[in-house]
Amino acid sequence: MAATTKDIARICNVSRTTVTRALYNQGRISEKTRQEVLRVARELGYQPDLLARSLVKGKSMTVGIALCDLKNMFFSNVIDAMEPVARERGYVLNITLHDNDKELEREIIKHLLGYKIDGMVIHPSVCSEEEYEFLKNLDFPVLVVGGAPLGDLPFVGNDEYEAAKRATEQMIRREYDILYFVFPDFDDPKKEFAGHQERYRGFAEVAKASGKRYEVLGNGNYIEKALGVIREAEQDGKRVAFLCSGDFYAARIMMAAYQEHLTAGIDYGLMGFDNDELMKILPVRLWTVENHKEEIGKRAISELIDLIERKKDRGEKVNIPFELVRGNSL
Amino acid sequence: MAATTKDIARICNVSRTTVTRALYNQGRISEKTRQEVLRVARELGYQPDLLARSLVKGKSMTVGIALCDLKNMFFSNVIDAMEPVARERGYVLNITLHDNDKELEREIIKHLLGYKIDGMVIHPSVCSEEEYEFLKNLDFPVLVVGGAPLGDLPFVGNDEYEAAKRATEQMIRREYDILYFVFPDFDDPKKEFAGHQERYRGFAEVAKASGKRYEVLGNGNYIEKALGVIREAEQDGKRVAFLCSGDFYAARIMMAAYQEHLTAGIDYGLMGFDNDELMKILPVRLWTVENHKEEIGKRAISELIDLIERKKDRGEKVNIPFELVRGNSL
DNA sequence: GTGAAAGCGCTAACAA
DNA sequence: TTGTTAGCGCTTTCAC
Repeated sequence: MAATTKDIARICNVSRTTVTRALYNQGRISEKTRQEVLRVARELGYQPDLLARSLVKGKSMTVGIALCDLKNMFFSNVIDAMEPVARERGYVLNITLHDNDKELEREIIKHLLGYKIDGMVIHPSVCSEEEYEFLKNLDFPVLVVGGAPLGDLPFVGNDEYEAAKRATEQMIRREYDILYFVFPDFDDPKKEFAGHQERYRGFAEVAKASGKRYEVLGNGNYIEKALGVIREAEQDGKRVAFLCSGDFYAARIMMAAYQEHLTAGIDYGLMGFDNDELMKILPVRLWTVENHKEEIGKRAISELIDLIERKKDRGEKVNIPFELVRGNSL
Repeated sequence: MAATTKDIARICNVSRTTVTRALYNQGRISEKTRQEVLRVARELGYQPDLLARSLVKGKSMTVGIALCDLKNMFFSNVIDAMEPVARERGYVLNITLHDNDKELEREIIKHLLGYKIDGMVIHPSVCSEEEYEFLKNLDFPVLVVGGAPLGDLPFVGNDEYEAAKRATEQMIRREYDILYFVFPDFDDPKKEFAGHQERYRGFAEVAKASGKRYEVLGNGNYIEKALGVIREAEQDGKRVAFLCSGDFYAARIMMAAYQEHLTAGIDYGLMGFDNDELMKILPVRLWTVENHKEEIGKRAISELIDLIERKKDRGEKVNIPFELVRGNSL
């Protein structure tokens, strides 16, 4: 059984108040009793009951996290970065996954509410007015992470729209004739989406303005299709480039093409997103976009805690700067 | 402000006890008052304060998770699988990371203790008698996940030793002359280790018994070294194979060799571990070991909750079956 | 069927 | 410098 202040008080022959005072060295207390209390506390391995404290303080030192899933490296990296910062500031992370299911998300948040979380980091399942209203009306700070901002809720992530624009401009600079945007799950509502949509917007805008032909490779069979596109372009004497909304897709295209002796950066252009470490294995260095996931995680959690602790009274939208990473694939 | 049973009681003109009875439909209560209470509760959007409940019940419906980090796909996949099961059973996950730092791990666990977690899933930073004693003496169930079992603590993971043996046997069946075990972080104490060590044990045992030459590629520069080894073996008319403690290492070797026109499965043998989905991009299908991370996650959390709820009174060691995945790289 | 009272472990206001 | 009291929101026991 864990020791309580009551136990310490009894042993030291003082009141529980005195114990508290000794433990947190506040108020007037004689050095002697303080030392004694501290000694006994240590001896019993006293650990304050944070739940009891939360109850009386009305603050749980807990942050809820609600994301779609952790299969995605992006979010696991973000959480990995958030945890040390949260701990440093005395908070613990309650992690829940909604799998992009709107109903489930509501349920989860209700559950977190029960735990009296002080704030929440969320990657919303949907981007709707209704969702915004719902989150807005929760009675603690809510911060949106990754994907796209939602209304005027505080946000930390990349400006995916801008990133895609820059990426597309880069492709155009290399004078490709046809531009493709690759996102195989374009039609899958279960997939994390907001960010990809933003990317598509940026891509489409720049591509359109350039007057070049541009299209989407948006369903499952993108690899075969990409190969077909490359060959066709070759026959027509055109140059084609792919902007993939995720390095993995780019990698698959690169490798499939490679085996047909079509080399990225020579026979076609290729660019990814996310700067996945695993892409080190590729035969041609991939042009990609570094999003600084660790920065996003750290910043997101500290912004949220600032809001919780009212070091800031209004949340803002923070775009963590992205970077185009040079490769040889364009 | 969140509504409490007190509020509901006042509005309904009943006692708080009656409110509880209505909400959880227990004890004798008239249908009429029950409906009325339920109605008001719904109206106020009543959510029970789980912290208060925990305090009185002595049970927080919270499970602590203590892992090294989430950069590793293994653990993020494990957590991803744990979360839905935990939620289903009414538990929430408090996630903390110890970065394989023993001191930090202690600190973190103390912190979790304060939150009165009902149990803990841990991947210990070290495998020592001392660590075992420490975990054993915590006054709630502790389950070890992944890596290697620790003493008689309940465990869910793979039998990495056995897996490595099977993998090595497979290599031997293909009649390689020299066997390498590749784990670049062999000497880095900061790296997750227990599992890799088990793998090495299994590898060494089988390799030794075979009478073949076997070695470790254990520091940073493994790619260059591997290439050297392949070329050298070629000159000596020997066949060499690598068992990599992680698909990523295997992938890097495969790709580096590929560019020198050395093909896995032809010029040398290669086998990985973990069946990383990303390895789909490789030009030669990698022989690897599927560890069923989702199974591990699901099983780990439900074992732990069983222990918490005393559906089982003694934890056991559960080895989730692994599987050799055929490829063309041997 | 319903309610009163006690108590989980802690903190905070007020006394002494 | 120390102690008493009340109360956070909930559940539980016992009495009516």
